[in-house]
Amino acid sequence: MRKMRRQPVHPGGIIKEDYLKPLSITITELASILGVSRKTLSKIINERGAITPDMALRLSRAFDTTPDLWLNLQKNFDLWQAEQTSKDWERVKPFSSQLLHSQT
Amino acid sequence: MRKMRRQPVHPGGIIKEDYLKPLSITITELASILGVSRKTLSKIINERGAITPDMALRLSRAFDTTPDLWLNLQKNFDLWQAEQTSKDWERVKPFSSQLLHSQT
DNA sequence: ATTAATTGTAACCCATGAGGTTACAACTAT
DNA sequence: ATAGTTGTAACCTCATGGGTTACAATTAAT
Repeated sequence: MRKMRRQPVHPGGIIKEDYLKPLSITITELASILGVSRKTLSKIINERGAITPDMALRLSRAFDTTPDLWLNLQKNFDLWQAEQTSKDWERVKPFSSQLLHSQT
Repeated sequence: MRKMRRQPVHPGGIIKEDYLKPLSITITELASILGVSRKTLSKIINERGAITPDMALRLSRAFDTTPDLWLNLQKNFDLWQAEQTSKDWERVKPFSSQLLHSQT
């Protein structure tokens, strides 16, 4: 399984760098286009909110992309966070090895 | 972009059909293996709870899969739900077409 | 220079959902 | 019949998404 070395990009950063800046559009304008509040979009742009499925659908329509693109970015970001936040999951042992143990 | 015809499977159903039943293990046992409460796992198995990143990590360890597998299943399920729940997102127009309109 | 309008962010509120603990009915084991 | 186990949900806590409203800062208009 691949090992993530660096924190994946937050999709909000992608929206900012690849869309807002090059196209010179404001958060307010994009929020209007997307049909969401300025606050909602601001949070995402500032990487303080997540891309929800509904938002992914909206972004895919506005930018002629796919919702999966956005959700995958978010997924990778969330997964990385989860990996760092707690190591409790690392204590889970493979089920198959537990079978062996229960028979010894 | 692909069109989803049928509701994607809920990962909880996969866990039930592909792991619990064939291996004859109880929710209680698997919950113990995963290091989560019976209630938490029960909700997922009964498709009333989502696979979170942390849970995906745990499942990947227990079943020697990848966390992405589980998160992708959940993503597809969530996306389908979002598509059906509200059609508001469909009102979003492509940004490029709005440029044309703003210039006419 | 002053006023008006716009922008971006956050407080406030509400709704929802994840998670655990506890409880309990139903089921299984003794 | 009793004891133990199982699966589900009530209760509670916490976090987050979303909008409305507010406001400081910035920009635009006068």
